Amino acid sequence: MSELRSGLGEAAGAAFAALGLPADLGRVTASDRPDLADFQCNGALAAAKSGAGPPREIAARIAAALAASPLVATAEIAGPGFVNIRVSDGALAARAAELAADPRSGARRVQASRRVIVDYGGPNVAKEMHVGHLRASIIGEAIKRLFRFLGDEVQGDAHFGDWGFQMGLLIIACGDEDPDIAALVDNSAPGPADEAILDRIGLDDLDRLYPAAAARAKTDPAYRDRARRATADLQAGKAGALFLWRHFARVTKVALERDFHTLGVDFDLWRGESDVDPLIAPMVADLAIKGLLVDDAGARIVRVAREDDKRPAPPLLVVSSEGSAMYGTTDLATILDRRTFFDPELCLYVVDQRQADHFLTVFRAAYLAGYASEGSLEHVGFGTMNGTDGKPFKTRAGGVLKLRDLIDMVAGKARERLAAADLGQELAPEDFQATALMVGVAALKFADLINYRGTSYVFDLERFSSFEGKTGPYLLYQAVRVKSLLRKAAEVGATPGPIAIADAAERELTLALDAFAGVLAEAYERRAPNLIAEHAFRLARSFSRFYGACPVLAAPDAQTRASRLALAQTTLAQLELALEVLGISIPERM
RNA sequence: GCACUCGUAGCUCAGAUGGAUAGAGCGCUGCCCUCCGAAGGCAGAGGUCGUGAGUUCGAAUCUCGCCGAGUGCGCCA
Repeated sequence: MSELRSGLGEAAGAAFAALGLPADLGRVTASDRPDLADFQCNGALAAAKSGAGPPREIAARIAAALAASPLVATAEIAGPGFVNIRVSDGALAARAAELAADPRSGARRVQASRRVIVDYGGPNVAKEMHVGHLRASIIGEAIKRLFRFLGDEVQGDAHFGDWGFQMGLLIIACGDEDPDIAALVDNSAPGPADEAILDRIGLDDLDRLYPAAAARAKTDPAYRDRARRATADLQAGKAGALFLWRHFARVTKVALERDFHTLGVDFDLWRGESDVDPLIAPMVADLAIKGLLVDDAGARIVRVAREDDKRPAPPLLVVSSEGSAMYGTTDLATILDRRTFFDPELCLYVVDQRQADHFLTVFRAAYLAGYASEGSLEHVGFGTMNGTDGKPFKTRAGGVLKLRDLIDMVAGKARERLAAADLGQELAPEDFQATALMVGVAALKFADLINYRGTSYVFDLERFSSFEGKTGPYLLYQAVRVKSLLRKAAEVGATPGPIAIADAAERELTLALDAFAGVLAEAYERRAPNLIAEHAFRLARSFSRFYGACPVLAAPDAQTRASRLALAQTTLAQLELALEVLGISIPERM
């Protein structure tokens, strides 16, 4: 037995096939009218459109065939030719029992596992994370977990931005501020004794120096040239520069990893742009041999426009007129790099939607050069996060809001809420802190994940730190409530037993549980974690209604109690799986 | 200028491949804790789905025009 929806769809499909019509007309969906039915099939209308006959007549044949299915209690025709299906309590009970026994709660696996890279997060050396990094890391993490859960072999790569012009800027900015560092850069053989000098530079220094240096480089050509030379020296392997650069990368990575980890985001790989640097020269030579490299206005480019482009795609700039590698160059080299150590069959770039053109050109160049098979590279774009004024989010002071500060703020609110609920004393101090953090992070992540990734949305601090309604804490609350219920049940020796479906709330809950597999499959196809977030909310709400309508421990009889206990346990298991995929952790109490 | 995205309740958002009475949360009104956790539940008000046409038995969804918002368009990443 599989999902009720697909089971019904197969039955309806067979009925269409028996009429000599395409089986895919039998697609069954959740009913738009829960007051009338659990599921519906609209295939008769589509069949009528292609000339198969009067829709109600076809619908009648389908309904008759469905009524014979053991899954179906009633199948009726309504309106112009809808088939309304109500599943039998027995079928629901059997499905619930199946889900209860399945550690994956009904989730299917992909038919053939693929090697997949998810490129997300986009951290850079010397830049602390701000709210703009929320989406990249949270959505990417959810997609990585989803693909892994459904059976692919997945590597999440932070794709560390550690090798560009900004490195040269930092080297000279640090040197200008501290003569010892300037000397260190020119030291041809720096050793352990010089480590102490490095310790003077922390992430806060880099975070402070970088924006100033970047701004100055725009207006001060001499400064810019020094930074360019420093960049070239670094990439040419100058010992002192490399020594300093490794320190930059190290301190940044430590801080970033800590912030990512707080958000439940952990990368398998921290491959950096620097790692692919050695691949660039041979790659450029290879592109030239393949005849793809063209000189244009002093630069060397690969033309990727196609005849059917509505607007001709811009070329990929491989070598600048100054001879340096560009953003697209390292991205192309990264594709080669990944092929050597992982040979991915699919690579998902979870990156801001605004870079769509960039990825289009890189992907086309990669296909032209034979570095990846057509269609194996995919940009999973997401919209920007705006302030309540519709412009990219800024704090009231006009600056960017650091992710760290946002997390602290939300965790602080959670602490207040926990204390107000008198959970302060019940929990040990470290558990109290950990729980507050979980609640706060759940609020943040869910508020982001519930939006479809492709559209921009408004970042409203109030909404992100709200704990009521359709929020992360609501989901945690329902899960914690079940846990509490199960603890109490264990205390009184109540055990789960065979599931029977009688109450409307039990039906609704079971139908929600049933939908999980289909939701995961669709979320996977569309790379859309919001569908899972939406499902988790629906499930939690169905449980909350069930909880209110159907006493468990005080059930009228032992069988009902055992059945409801089993339903509660199954709900918890699925909620845990769904939140696990979303990267949201659940506390024991809150 | 060209291309792409978007416009749905007072606010924030779901509604892909056309179907019945367009959903949810917040906010608002009114109920529900002597009963398993009220971060909860129930009920209600609130919408010409930007706008005008077209295709269709049927359009928030498809096509075109217009209005409005955003984004991108080789030597930053």
